[in-house]
Amino acid sequence: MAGETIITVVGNLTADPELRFTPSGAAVANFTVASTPRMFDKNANEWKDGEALFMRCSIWRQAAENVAESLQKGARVVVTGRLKQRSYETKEGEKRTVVELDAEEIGPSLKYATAKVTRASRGSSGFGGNSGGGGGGQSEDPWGSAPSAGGGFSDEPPF
Amino acid sequence: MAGETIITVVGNLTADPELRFTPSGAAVANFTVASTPRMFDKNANEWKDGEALFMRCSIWRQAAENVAESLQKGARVVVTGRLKQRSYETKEGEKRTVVELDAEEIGPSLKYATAKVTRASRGSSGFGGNSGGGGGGQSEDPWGSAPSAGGGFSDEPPF
Amino acid sequence: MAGETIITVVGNLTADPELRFTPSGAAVANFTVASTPRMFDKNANEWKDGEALFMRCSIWRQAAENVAESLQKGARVVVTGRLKQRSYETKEGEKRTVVELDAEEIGPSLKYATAKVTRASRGSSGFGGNSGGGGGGQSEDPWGSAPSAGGGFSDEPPF
Amino acid sequence: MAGETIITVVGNLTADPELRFTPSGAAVANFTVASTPRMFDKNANEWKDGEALFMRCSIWRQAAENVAESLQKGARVVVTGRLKQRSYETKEGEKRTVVELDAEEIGPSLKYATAKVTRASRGSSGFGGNSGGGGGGQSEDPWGSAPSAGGGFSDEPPF
DNA sequence: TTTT
DNA sequence: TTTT
Repeated sequence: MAGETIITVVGNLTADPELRFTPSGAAVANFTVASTPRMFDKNANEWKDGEALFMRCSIWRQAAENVAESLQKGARVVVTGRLKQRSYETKEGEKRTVVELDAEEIGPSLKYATAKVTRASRGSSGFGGNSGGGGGGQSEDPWGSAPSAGGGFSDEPPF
Repeated sequence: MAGETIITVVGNLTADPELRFTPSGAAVANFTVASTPRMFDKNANEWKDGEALFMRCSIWRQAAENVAESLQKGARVVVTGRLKQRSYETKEGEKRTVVELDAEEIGPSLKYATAKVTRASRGSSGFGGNSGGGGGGQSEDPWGSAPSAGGGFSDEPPF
Repeated sequence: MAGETIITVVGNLTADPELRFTPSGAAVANFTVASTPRMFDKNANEWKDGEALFMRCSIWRQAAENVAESLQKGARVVVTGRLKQRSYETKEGEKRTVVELDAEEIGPSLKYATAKVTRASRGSSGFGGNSGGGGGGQSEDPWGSAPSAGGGFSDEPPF
Repeated sequence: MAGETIITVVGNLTADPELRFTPSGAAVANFTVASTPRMFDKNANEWKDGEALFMRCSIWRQAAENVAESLQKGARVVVTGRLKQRSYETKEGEKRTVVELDAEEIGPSLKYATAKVTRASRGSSGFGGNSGGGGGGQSEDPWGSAPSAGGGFSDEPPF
């Protein structure tokens, strides 16, 4: 393919994803991402929310199943794929058109997630969720899950 | 800001992220994403890997800590942010320039993740890792983690 | 602003741009870009058109005037800006929502333009149109407008 | 192809494009785009230039010839294509790597161009150039080239 | 190394 | 119709 309109949307799920299957058994998940831009209000001297973009998305196969399993209403995600237009007819026989994102890849955003993962859980249960609403108590980390970091920051070359 | 060059990269971490702190205590994580395009070879009639793009990335604050905690070498990610150029001098005094992605958001890709999440773990331990290479044994799901799906697929309007 | 959904669309104008002015005198041009992806049909062993995306666009100020002056139905363009959603009510009182591209920059594509520019015209009349369908007779170039090129191609470093 | 890193850069040519030909006769144009972000300085309460990104670009075939013909140093452009990395060896035998934009489409930006096009020139000489520095006197427009606009602005539905 |  |  060439010449598609590629787009990346960052935002929160407006509801739990819906998982369906085609007659031939292929999984497809549908969900809507609310993307809210922030703008700096010079007068109020503060950040304010702009108007949200609600982008309907669909994703296929294994990714669809993973999305349905691991994402819930409120989850913040990064989604990328092709912008498409779909035509359909209303019950009244009117023709309508919707813009959708045919997602190629999606991931739960790590921007605000605060879940601390214990060293013990690393490699077994993995990253502790990203549900915007929920959260969910993480167990204590007896070894201290602080980043191993080490050393001060310096502005040295990157490789 | 306006007029930045926004970019989204999808690929796998070439190594574990490195977490550092600025003198003032702000966290920054650095990592490289290898993005390998696939192209259809008409002659061989099969998909082949193109040449990988290795994109150096940095991410700040809470996201940096989350990245360091939850992503490892091999993890497939979706990263979006601003493309930047950074100048530095080699030890020999030569001036060089590197292109980097100043990441705004990142998420572990759900495309190939096969980790099944038990119903029990939903809401507590969350999504079970995404390390491209690794994996890591997931616990059995006694209730069957099959998508609740239900209903046949149809091509109906999206809302 | 931060967190907007940035998008680039490449395609052809479905009609001449419409230029309007706000009460305060600001110019705004509206137009629709038809973006047609191409996909390789493995069976037919040839490229075929995919389904077009029709993206409604608006652009402001000087750019709006330039667009109205220099672009016509059929012109191929590269447009980039923010994806937005706009709500409105139909005459029947129904609420509808449309996705639009609030364009920041636009340029007539140089991909297929065949207009030859005479050396004489360089710097005065400039580039000779870009109407996808039309074309339009260009004047002869008495000196030969062939690229000065020179030298064979080599794969040397880029700077 | 799938999984490429698509990117759009907006900025000004740092020099005239260089046109070359492969041994087999294919045209390729090389040029660098300087993309300068603008950021609002809250303290100074004014817009300031950020640090420029200098993106090396190449474009092929007809587009290459058109670029060489119609764009000059300083021209503002919108370029979109695939981000690539190219390896080469310095004369000293060192291996280096550069990031480049393999451009698919490019157009001279209509954002700031002020050239007025007479009705007479429409369809013959076309749009009056976009050379950042130049400008170039346009002839008078005897019929008045004012946008036909008409009617006040209203916020009505887009189709 | 460019531009408003 | 979501989130910090």
